[in-house]
Parts: sequence; structure tokens; C-alpha cells
Amino acid sequence: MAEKRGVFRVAESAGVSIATVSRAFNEPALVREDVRKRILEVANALGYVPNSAAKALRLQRTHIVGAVIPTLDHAIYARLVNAFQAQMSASGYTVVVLAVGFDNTHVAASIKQVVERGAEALMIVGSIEDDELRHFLKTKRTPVVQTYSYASERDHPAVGFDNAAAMRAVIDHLLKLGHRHLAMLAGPTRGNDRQIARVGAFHAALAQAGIEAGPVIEKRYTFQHGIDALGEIRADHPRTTAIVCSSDILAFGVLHACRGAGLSVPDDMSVTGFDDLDFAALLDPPLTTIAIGADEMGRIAGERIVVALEGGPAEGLCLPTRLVLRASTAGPRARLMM
Amino acid sequence: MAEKRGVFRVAESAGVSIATVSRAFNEPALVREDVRKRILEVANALGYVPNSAAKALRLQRTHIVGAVIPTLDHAIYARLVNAFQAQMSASGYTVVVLAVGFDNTHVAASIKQVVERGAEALMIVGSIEDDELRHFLKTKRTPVVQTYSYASERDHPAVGFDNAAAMRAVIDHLLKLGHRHLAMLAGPTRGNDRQIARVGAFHAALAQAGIEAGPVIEKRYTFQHGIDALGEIRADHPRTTAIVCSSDILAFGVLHACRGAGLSVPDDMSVTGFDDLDFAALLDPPLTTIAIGADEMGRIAGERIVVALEGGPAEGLCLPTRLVLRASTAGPRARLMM
DNA sequence: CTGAAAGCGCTTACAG
DNA sequence: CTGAAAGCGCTTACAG
Repeated sequence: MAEKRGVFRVAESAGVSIATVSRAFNEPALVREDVRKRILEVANALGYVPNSAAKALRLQRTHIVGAVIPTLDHAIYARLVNAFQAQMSASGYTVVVLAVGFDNTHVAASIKQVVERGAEALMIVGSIEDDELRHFLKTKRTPVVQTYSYASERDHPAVGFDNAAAMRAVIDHLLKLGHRHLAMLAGPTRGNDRQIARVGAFHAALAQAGIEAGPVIEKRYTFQHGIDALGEIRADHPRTTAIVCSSDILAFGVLHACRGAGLSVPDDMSVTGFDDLDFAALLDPPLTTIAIGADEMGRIAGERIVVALEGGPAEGLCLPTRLVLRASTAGPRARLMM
Repeated sequence: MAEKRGVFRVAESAGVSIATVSRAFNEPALVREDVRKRILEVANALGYVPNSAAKALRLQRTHIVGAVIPTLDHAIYARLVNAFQAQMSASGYTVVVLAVGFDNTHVAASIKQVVERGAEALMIVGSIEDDELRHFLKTKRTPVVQTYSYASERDHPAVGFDNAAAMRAVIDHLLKLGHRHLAMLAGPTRGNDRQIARVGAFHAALAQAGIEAGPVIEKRYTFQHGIDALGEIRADHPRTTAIVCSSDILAFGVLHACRGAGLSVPDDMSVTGFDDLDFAALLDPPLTTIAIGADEMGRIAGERIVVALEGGPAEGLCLPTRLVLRASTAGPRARLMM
């Protein structure tokens, strides 16, 4: 005689049917007070935990959502996922995280895997640049909320911000200060709509100001690459007076390298970042950068996903960003002008 | 006539039984070449994805593991989860993350929830200080791997390091430099075995050196708390010449506050951290700290969990830590002695 | 090499 | 208020 399991075991011990056990947990009002109490006690004593797979199969709901991000090894994404996870937990969902790197062009295989593992919806950083995946998600009708970049997508809502406008604000600030020789230090643009938008804004702003195009260097997001970049810029574009970085991480490296090279920031070189990490305000000099609300973005993306999963109309949202002026920017040759 | 779903639909379209469809995916060698090919094509055209819940129910395996951490908002845990996730992904598992804060005494409810959601095993930061949870996991026979702290646990293996020894190395270094008035800036100790071990090491080292006990201040892990702490230490313990921080984050705040207060580091004050975040080397002065291998820890914890889940003997591992000497430490009043 | 059938642990109309 | 039964979509002995 096989050992009974799950509801069957509880039902046997409590002397009721499995239907009643199920109701005691899910529709307590339908079960007589004393019976319900007995069931709950027995279940507790037995260490009963409902089987999630059976439940999911029966209800056709897993309550699992996927968070697809480049990496957890960058504070901005970690914060995003942290807030997202908290929000989803509060709504009764479980978050599985999937780090796929910064290039969104070949992510179908890994994302399919999380859908196969039960993800009913996806929060994804940036736009999906993978046609196979687009098609897959469309036919599966998997709700998707895009974050970080905002676009009035027909396929799915986006809870992000206007990357071009944000970068534009930085450049305009530098132009207004009198800079005419700007360089941009961007992250890898391949399959990354945020970086592409920011680089585009750099070119557009300079063109509009009638200034010759400045160099754009692409580097992966590490301090060391920021350090290396300063060397390259000084060698190839010695007249540069301002370096616009597409990430605080890169800007930190540049700042560090400036110190090493005996360049004063902002007197000899203005430097800007993007993200407004906690460190930005703490550096010497504090970094002028763009503040994005990663926490809020994660929280709202979570809300929208819940709405989509309950069948409601999940609308996108374009969040504001803020240019945070700190001491790493000043007019060119500020020292001479004093 | 109801629309067929899942394997049933594929089977119908391919003109085979559902058993054969299942085999085509899971035991391809058992299916005739041309039949298998046809099934795979049909499945692909139909956008078939196996139902994870049904599979899990039938196989009694979810392939889901939980990562229980304080928060993703701290680089060390984010890195740990990042490495853990990569490792688990490679082994065919999915990671759900759960952030429970720094106090491990009342985490039963949320952790039970992830087990209910299907987690077959848990990676958890620190020891479990919640008796109810201990009991729950034991009766459910849920494999657990503890990280960050190492203890030869009877209940579950630990892939961590010796927090006391690591902190001890820092103190010994400072004592050797001649410091006699040390203060410690720790994280919240409640329900946190790592912090308790480190504070214990601080007291023990001073006692053993025959030095009067230095003050221990507990603060949450933010820059601002590090900044605040310097003020308190200078006010209450003005003779302090070295501040031992239990986290780089706190040390960064202290460093920043020292600059603001016109204190030279290390000449007027030595400061040490813990974690060796990327920033530690980049600061001015660079921070003396303890390097812990968060990536390696995550990866190995993943390996051990896989072993435990496959029924093997998952052994714990005590990883080495390394005292990284940088310019934020020197002998007391180094300036005067020059 | 393939198929019919059982069963994984739940929930929920349906009947009482 | 409670129970018997069906069925969610899989996999796998078993039989052929």
C-alpha cells in the first residue's frame, strides 16, 4: 500500500475528501469552521506544502515571470531587478532572472528556455532585436514589458525613458558651457537600442550646433575601459575638452585616469556620466550625470506586467530623467578664464 | 470539438501518438529518423513549447532553485547571484531570487513561499537563524547550500569563508602598524552570522593584544551611514586612529567624510573595508580591504546544489580571503613620524 | 520502433 | 457544507 501524498495524505489524516482539503486552503468560507481548523492543523503537522506543478497544471497559471537583463553585475540592473522582484512578490508572483548580456540580437534560445520553464510574462531590458524571439513571443501571446528604453511599441508596452533626450540634455549643457570639442564614450551599440539612441543624440546635437562630429568610442562597461579610453582620446583627439560617457562606470574610469594623467577635472577636462549611481555624488569631483529612476522603473514594470497577466490593458510609460549638475563639468579652460 | 493542445496537437498534426512526440524530444534515439524529423518540424511550426508544469508534475522535478539573499542592491550579492545563475543555467536549472533583507531570523514565510512555488533547493546567504525554517527545510528534505559564512554544518554544506579570520587579518595588520585606538564600523548584527563573527574577531584581537576594547558602531550599509559614523567616532572616541569597516560601502562613506573633515587618510586616520568592490582600488586613496571571491562562491555553490539535487554528497568548502593592502592604511600619526 | 493507458497532485463544476 | 469524478499535459512501463 503506497504512502499517500499531498492533499491525499492530509485528507486521509483529517478524515475528509481531497476536495474539502483543497477548499480549506483556497475557499475557506465554503468549509465548516471546525473541519477547516482540523484540516489546517493536520496539514501543518504533516508539513504539507501544495504541489506547485500540480496547481499550475490544473489552473493553467504558474505565477512565474522572467526578468531578462544584461547582467546583475551592474548596479542599475541589479536595482531594477530588486525593485521588480519586490513588487512581483507582493503581487504573488515569483521572479526568475536571466542574464543575457548587452546584445539583444541573439537571445531567443535562452529566453525560450525560461518560457519553457513556466514564465508567463517577461520584463526585458531594452527592445527585442531578435526576430525569431519576437515571433515566438507573439505566437505564444506572452506579455512583455520593455524597460530602460521607451518606444510606443505596437507589440508590448515599454516602461522606460527617452535615451536620446537624456543624452541630449547632457550635450546641450556642455555646449552651453562653451565646449566645441566633445568626445563620446559609449557602451557597445550592437543590439542595444539605448546606446544607439544616445550615440545618435550625440551626433545630432553636434550637427545641429554646427560643430564637427566628435569621436565616439565604444567600450565595455568597466573602469579599466574608461581609463583606457582617456588615453585614446588624448592621443587621437588632443583638443577634446569634454568627455560624455554613456555610463557612470566608464566616467569613473575616465575621472581616475584624469587624476593619473595630471588633468584637472573640470578645469582641463569636463566629464559626464549616465545613471547617477550612488558613487557619482561621492567622487572627487562629484560627477555630473543623468539620474534615471531604476527602482521606480522596476516597480512600475512589475505593476504593468501584473495588469497584463490579469488581462487588463497594460500601458507603457515614459519616465522622466534628470540632468544632475555636479562639479565634473565647467566651461573649457575654466582655469585660464579665472 | 475542443482544440487539442500541447503534445496532443503536435501528435495529431504529425499523425503519431503523444508517446512518440514525447520520445522525439526526450529520447530521440528511440524514434525513427524520418518520424522524429517530421515531429520536430510540426512542433516548430506550431510553436510548441512543452508545458513545464505538466512535466514537473510527472517527473517530480521542477528544476527550479531559489537564491535567498539580503538584497540585490549591494554589489556583492548581485555578483553572487549573477555567477550562481550562470552556473545553474548551464546545468539546466532556473533561478528564482528572493531578497529577504539582512536579518535571517524571520524569513520562514517568504522562503516557504518560494518552496511552494517549486524551488527544489536553496542557496542562502548566511546561516539560517530561524528555527521554524530550519525545521521546515529538514522535514521537506530541501537541499540547502549556505554561502558567505563557513561553518561545518551538520544540516547542510556551506560554501563560504571564515569571516572571523578575515577580519582578524585586518586588525592584525593595523596592530602591527602600531594602532592602539581602533574603532569598528559594522553592519547590523541581528540575525547576521557574518557580522557577528567579524565583531567577535575585533573584540578577540584587541583583547589578545591587551588593548582596551574599541567602540563598535552598527550601521546599515549606505554611504551616508559611513559618513555619519565618522562624526560619531570623532566625537565619542577622539583618540581613534583607525576605523575598521565591515563593508566597503561603509568605508567609502568614512573616506568621503574624512576628506570633508580635512582629515588625511591614512596620515590622520587609517580606514579599511571589506569586500574589495571594484571601486576600492579606484578611490583616492585606494582602500585597504578584504577580497572575497563572490563570483567563485556563486559558481561553486551552484555546483554543490546540483550535486545535492542529483543525490550526491555535496560537501562544503571554506574559500580563502585575501587582505589587499592599499594606501588607506599606515601607521598612526604617520605624518608626524616622517 | 510505436501506441494505449496509467498516474503525477491539484481544482472545480456537478450532484447531493 | 461535502464528496466523487474529470481533466490539466506530460512521461514511461508495458505490450505489441
